[in-house]
Amino acid sequence: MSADPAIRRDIPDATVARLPEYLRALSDVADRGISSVSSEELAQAAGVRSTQLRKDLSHLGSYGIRGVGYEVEHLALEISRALGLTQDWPVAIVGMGNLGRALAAYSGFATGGFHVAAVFDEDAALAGALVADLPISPMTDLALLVRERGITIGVIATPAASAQSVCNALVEAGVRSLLNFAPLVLVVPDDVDVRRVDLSTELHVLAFHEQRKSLPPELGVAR
Amino acid sequence: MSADPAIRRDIPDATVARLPEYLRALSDVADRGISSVSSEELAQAAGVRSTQLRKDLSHLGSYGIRGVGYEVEHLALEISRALGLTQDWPVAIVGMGNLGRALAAYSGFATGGFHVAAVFDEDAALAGALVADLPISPMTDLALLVRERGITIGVIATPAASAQSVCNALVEAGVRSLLNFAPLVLVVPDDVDVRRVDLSTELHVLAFHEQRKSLPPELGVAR
DNA sequence: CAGTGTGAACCACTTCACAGCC
DNA sequence: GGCTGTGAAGTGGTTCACACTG
Repeated sequence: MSADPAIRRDIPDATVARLPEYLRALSDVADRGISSVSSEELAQAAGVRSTQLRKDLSHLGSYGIRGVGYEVEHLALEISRALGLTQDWPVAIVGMGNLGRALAAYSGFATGGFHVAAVFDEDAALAGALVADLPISPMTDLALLVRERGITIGVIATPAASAQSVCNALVEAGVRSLLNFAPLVLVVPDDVDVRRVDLSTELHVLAFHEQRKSLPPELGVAR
Repeated sequence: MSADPAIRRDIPDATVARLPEYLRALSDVADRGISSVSSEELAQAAGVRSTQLRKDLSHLGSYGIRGVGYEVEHLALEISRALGLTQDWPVAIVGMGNLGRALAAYSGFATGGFHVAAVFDEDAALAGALVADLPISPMTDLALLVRERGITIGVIATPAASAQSVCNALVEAGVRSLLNFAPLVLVVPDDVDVRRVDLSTELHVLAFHEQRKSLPPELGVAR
């Protein structure tokens, strides 16, 4: 029997991408003092359809009560467990420009599952300066601090020009999950996961849709 | 005949999401003084497979030369045109905390297609302070400035608590494309596009994969 | 020939419809 | 009775295989 809820197998990527949103929606609901929600209500708060939500949750297990809904606390715990948020992940941020500082100060790190364990900058002159109560470390200390503090997730907030070498240093030090804010595609070994966040990509996509809206209403394209 | 290249019909969302990356890869290639690339080379630079790239480009038109490849300048122009980057979009940023300031200073705005036309903050005490050479405006001026400066794209960089009301103000003023950095799902009319960027979602997804890696090699899940 | 452009096959994800259960 | 959980159908996107052409 694989009744052990800790044994999770092949959750679709699309589902994983939505679980954080469900978690956030649940925390909203909990803040309003509600202890049980239907898939319909929760889906609304998360911006998806209720069938989508139920199908997604079915990949984790059967945590709802038929005819009633989901127990808020319990579901939140199960999603946290599935995402691996029952432990606290130490994160390193490299690049202390405007963005890096904003990220270091970001409260999202504090709430649930993550903390900034070290911050770095290639400019050795910045070493020692405090950012969000942490001293900026020089890149030469990277391998040491990654090991000492058990860092497994790295955030790259450097200019594009140095992003690949920073990435190499992180991977070399043993980091296998990266969040890349630099506008380029990083080359990494197969066992390293990279997620990219690119403001300019997002703006481009918006521009595309905006352009569509301002075009004369061409036949066929009904929107 | 719809030979007019300006007439673009139903480009898949997934393709639109990749076009910005192709544009960036092309600009890299151009910087290296290369004037013609094959789909294979360009795909590598963009982190996709060459068949994917060719299929994507086929939605825009037939801009390659069989047996040769793509003319860099020309392809870049056609992608820019498809994305609507041949005009300059004025953007408003609301919320001048750490993130908002970082975004205002972000050079990605300057390069190609966008410029920061106004910045706002709900804290009236900040009004007049300069951020990236622009004075912070109070929210009461929003409707006026949006109209005067032709702003069609809004960036929300406020805390979650005020994001929905800021969103309402932007929509009310006529903005129909939004980039939301606040951790919540905004409620908007059907004709408004919202894209969300959420750091904590990205971290959660990384944590999920990281957890997978550190689990004992369960049968079946080969990664 | 070398490399593009594309119908066809395949695959992943979403939505539907409803059986199952509290 | 009402809402969850899920096989089945539908949809959109990716990959393949190859015809086509400069």
